[in-house]
Amino acid sequence: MRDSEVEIVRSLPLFSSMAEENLGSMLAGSFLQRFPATVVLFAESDLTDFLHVLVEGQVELYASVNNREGTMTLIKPVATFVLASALVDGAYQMSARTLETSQILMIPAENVRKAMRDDSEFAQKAVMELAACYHGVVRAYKNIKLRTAVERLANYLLVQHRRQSGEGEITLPVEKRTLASMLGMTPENLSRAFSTLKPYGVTVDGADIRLEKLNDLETLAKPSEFIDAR
Amino acid sequence: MRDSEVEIVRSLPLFSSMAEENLGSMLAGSFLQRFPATVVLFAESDLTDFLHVLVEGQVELYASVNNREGTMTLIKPVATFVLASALVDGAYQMSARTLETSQILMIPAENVRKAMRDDSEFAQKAVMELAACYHGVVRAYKNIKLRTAVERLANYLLVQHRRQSGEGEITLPVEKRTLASMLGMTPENLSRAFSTLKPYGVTVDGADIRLEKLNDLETLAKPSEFIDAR
DNA sequence: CCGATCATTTGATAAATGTCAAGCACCATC
DNA sequence: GATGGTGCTTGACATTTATCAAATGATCGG
Repeated sequence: MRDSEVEIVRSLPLFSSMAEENLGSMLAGSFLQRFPATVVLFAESDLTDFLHVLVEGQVELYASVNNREGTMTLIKPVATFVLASALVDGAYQMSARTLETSQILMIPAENVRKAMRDDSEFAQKAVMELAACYHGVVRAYKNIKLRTAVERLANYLLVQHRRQSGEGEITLPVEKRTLASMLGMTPENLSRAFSTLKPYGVTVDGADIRLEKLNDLETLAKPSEFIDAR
Repeated sequence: MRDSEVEIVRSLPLFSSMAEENLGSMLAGSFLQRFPATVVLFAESDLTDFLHVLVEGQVELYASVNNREGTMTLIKPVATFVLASALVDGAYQMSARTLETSQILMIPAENVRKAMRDDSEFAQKAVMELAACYHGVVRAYKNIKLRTAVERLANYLLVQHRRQSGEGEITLPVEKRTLASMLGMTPENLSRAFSTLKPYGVTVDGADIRLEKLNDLETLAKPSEFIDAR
């Protein structure tokens, strides 16, 4: 592993306060790998070999039951994923695939578990990271359980608007079918949800969305601090 | 706090390997409190004052949006709840209320965070517990996102059957309206879901359910190791 | 530029789920 | 045993969401 790669790892809160020597031994046996788009990285039933760090590209965590499939979450660089699975030494519980060409740093799960035992600073950070992940899924669970499809879309648009701060303009960061799956609906239904939002000032041009009546949209969406990400 | 109460705490995996002195100082300022049924313990927006240990009774964690309300999970003794919130020092993120008369041990969240810093054994256990909670919500999320109401009920019945091992007979551990909320549907819809399952050998007599065609029910339910609790 | 492929949209329809209202059953209390 | 409350069920209906099919639009390699 190159120094620049170690720097990337070090920049993540999870690893920031780890003792130099522990970081080094954890990264021994780690490697950076390049994947093309649409590649399945692992299935939910696979045993967790690696903690993953997405360095570049985009990854989708998803789950399947029968023939149905649903997006659990999308990972953007730079971020770790499947930390919980790596720590407990069991199955991944979710499947993963690349959405774009991606670079992923693979850290042997065994090393991560050893680091947790040896480095108490790291254990602390792991606790905080896991707690944040937990609340993240709780939010997603509330979202799908307590809101209609149109409300989920409206709130998604508002969150994106806040993040992109584009003054009434946002660009969807993923294909619409992926967005549909993330929001728990079919692509057809997403398309109709956009139509439903037209009276609330939402106009669609491909991946470019204009929000011209933010107040009206908020009235419909009724965003909640305890569901919608900051 | 009495010795018997300390014993209860000690019996939980989370606290089992904690140093005696750290356990003692964590429990300083803790107290056992008795609540009647239907009492709200905290709201999702409240700051997390306490890690809770349900010693007796039953507690519902729920969330509300607008006027809608949904059960997140049910807690049975002996178990801790809101560990993640206690560790991060923020809002509870979920509301809680007693379903029955309950005894709850309240441990100041500050003490828990201190214990995590001071006792590395405890930090390890907290990591494992949080990872388990995380996967628990992930399961719930998959369940609601990828299954229909009838499938969720069918799988719930099969899980209960496994747990109660009643040879084709189970007793619902909660009121049907609570079950409905937990399974993400209205009471009316739950009632109809039971009717739908009649051809699959499910007969209902109040809280007593008979499952007479387990194979047929499994064929419908298509249980999954990665959704349904053991 | 052409053709092929894929994503998206639209329409028609079906299935799933929620809402409202009424009735029933059970239980507690008087 | 009457009374009232509560939870559950059922029916009628509305809404939401999914499915299937087809049309449209975008993209990419040749």
